[in-house]
Amino acid sequence: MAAPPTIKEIAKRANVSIGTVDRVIHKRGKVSKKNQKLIEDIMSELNYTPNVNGRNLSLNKTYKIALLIPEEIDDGYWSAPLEGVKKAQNIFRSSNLAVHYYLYKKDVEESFQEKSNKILNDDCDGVIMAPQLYNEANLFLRKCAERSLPFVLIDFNLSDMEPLTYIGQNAFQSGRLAGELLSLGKNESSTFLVMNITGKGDKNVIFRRRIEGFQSYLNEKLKDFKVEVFSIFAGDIALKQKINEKIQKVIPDLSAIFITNSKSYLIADCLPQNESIRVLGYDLLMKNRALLKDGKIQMLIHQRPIDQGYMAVECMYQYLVTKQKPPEEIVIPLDIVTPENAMFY
Amino acid sequence: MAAPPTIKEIAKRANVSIGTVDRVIHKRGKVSKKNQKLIEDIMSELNYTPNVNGRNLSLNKTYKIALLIPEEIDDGYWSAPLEGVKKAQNIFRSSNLAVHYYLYKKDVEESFQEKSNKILNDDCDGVIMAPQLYNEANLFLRKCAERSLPFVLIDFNLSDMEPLTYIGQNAFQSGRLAGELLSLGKNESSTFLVMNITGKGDKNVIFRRRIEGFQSYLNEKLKDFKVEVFSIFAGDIALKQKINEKIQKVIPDLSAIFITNSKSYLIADCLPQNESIRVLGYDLLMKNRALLKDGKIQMLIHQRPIDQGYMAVECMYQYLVTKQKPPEEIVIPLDIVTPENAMFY
DNA sequence: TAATTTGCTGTGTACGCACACACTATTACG
DNA sequence: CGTAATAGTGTGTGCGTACACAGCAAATTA
Repeated sequence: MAAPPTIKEIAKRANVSIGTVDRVIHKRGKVSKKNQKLIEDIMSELNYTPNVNGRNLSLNKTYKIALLIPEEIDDGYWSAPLEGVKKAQNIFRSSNLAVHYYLYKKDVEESFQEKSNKILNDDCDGVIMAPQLYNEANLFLRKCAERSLPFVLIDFNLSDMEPLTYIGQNAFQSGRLAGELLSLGKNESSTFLVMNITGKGDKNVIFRRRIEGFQSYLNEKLKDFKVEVFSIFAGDIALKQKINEKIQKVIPDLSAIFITNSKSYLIADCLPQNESIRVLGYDLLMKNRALLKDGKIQMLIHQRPIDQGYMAVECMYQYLVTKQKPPEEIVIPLDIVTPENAMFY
Repeated sequence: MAAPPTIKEIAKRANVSIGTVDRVIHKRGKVSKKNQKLIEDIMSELNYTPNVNGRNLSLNKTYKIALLIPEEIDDGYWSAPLEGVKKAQNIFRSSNLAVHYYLYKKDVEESFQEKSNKILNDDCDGVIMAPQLYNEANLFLRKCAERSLPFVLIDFNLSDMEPLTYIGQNAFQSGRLAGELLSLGKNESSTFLVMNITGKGDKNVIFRRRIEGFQSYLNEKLKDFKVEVFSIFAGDIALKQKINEKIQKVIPDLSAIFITNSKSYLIADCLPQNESIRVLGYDLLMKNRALLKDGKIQMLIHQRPIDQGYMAVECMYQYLVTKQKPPEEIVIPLDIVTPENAMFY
């Protein structure tokens, strides 16, 4: 096990000083062509990689990473990536990484703008964000790109902004999975009810893709069935009433309910307590967990929000500290959660 | 954002030299009680953590981690943790971590002994292993404990050996989950067939626990059912024939088949092609993936072997490099894999 | 020709820590 | 009383890198 080559070693072989080698490594010029070439050759021959400890010690720089996500209010979704980030911080803390939180009020443009401006002023080295408010997010990311401030996106991708990495799921396939799980063991002709309860700042793109996937699966595998899509605004005053009406109307041959996002808990009371009607939703919020436990919902698709937060920091570490390029996209698996495996997620 | 406290800073506050502080940190004694206390107080007040870069630079030590698992031969299970280890290596490479592979011939005691002895001679700093050969593993781990060589166990726990960390699943709950998934949508009276195909070096303990969990779930939730457990040695010459006979015997009211380990692929040909008979097995080997795709199996429980490898290295990093204590146990979630989400695992 | 610029190179220091070593009091003992 | 052991303390060096700075010769300018 040969000791890894050092700057000193290279300098000795090239018969120059470490300063000259350093100039080559950092491409600061002011080196004669002859030496330039010589040193480069030796470096590639020895397969030189800078010692990270030495580098960081000498730079003595703590990279500042901004986390820009909605603040936790009622539903618990955004506390999960935060938890993952904290976990990662704990592991990478000793490695010159500091994460600063910029939590804005969900769906409030002004709050987003305020926090995102703060990031630009605070001279950060990287941004981790979930693009909730589409327009504002775009505007902000454009500014980041201008200053060549690297950013990692979680939850939803804006691929034309060319993020360092996107971490999230495949919405279409997630819908297909829902179709598979809800039709499992059901052969008789029946109706599938899709509940699309949308909040203000929600990215309907995702939900739409999920529904498309859902229908794609059923079309492919089932013969005699009906799909009814029911979209409604989460803030609707008569929410529960309208949903109840809808369910009553289709219940005679209702086979399963597909709730396209994490909002299952909003309609818990409306769900039929008929054993043969299967219900599937998204995300392991505390309230949704309770529904699983009570048997009101049979399955949830889990997006690993904690891991998303963790991996985002990991990517930043890779990029900033070890100077490696993280993968362009990390696809989160579609975890199926039932009462019997919920405790592990 | 105050700069993190350094040894120098502490020394200044305590009015001593950095040497004295150093002695306190490393508990090397030779410090007066008064100063000892004073320095400890200041350290906890400032919440001092040594700078990892400085430490490692000065130690200039590359930690050598031994990976002791079966070599990849026919089935692909053990290539997965290896892959995870490599992934982790890539990320932590720059951090004084080197993993050395000690791959032994599966189920061959002599090979295990040879490799494990090599580890002891090679002066490693940590061991990652999967305890396959029970007696040999015990013997080896005892020697590790003697030399206070830390080890992380994956896949199967020997908790009385007090590993640094155990990474794996809960076998009992995994059986319960199998019960839930196989009985989903089945109310009529029916028979559940449990296929327990054991290899030579296999740890039947795990399979037994899985079966117990399976039965526990059915007893709790179903009324009218029968469970038949069929155990057989994987090397049995008449394997397929015997299994075929068994299946034919129960097929009239056979509802589902539970294969207790990764060996589904061995009996692929025997599986009934009846849509209403659901089959569930373990582990995403290539061959099992094919069964999923062909519809011969509906579900697999995934043990995240890649992650197990990755996390094992991560634990070692935490323990050796950053000197933090990793969690005693990391419970791997019970992932449910179906044809529609298999591509993400 | 002297003065200045330019191109290239080497030196020195800092970063935070670990550890070997040297040093000073204090105490013990013959 | 002198020598030796001992407890407690400070100093110095090295780890590998980054970067400011100084130096020095050749080329250019005044």
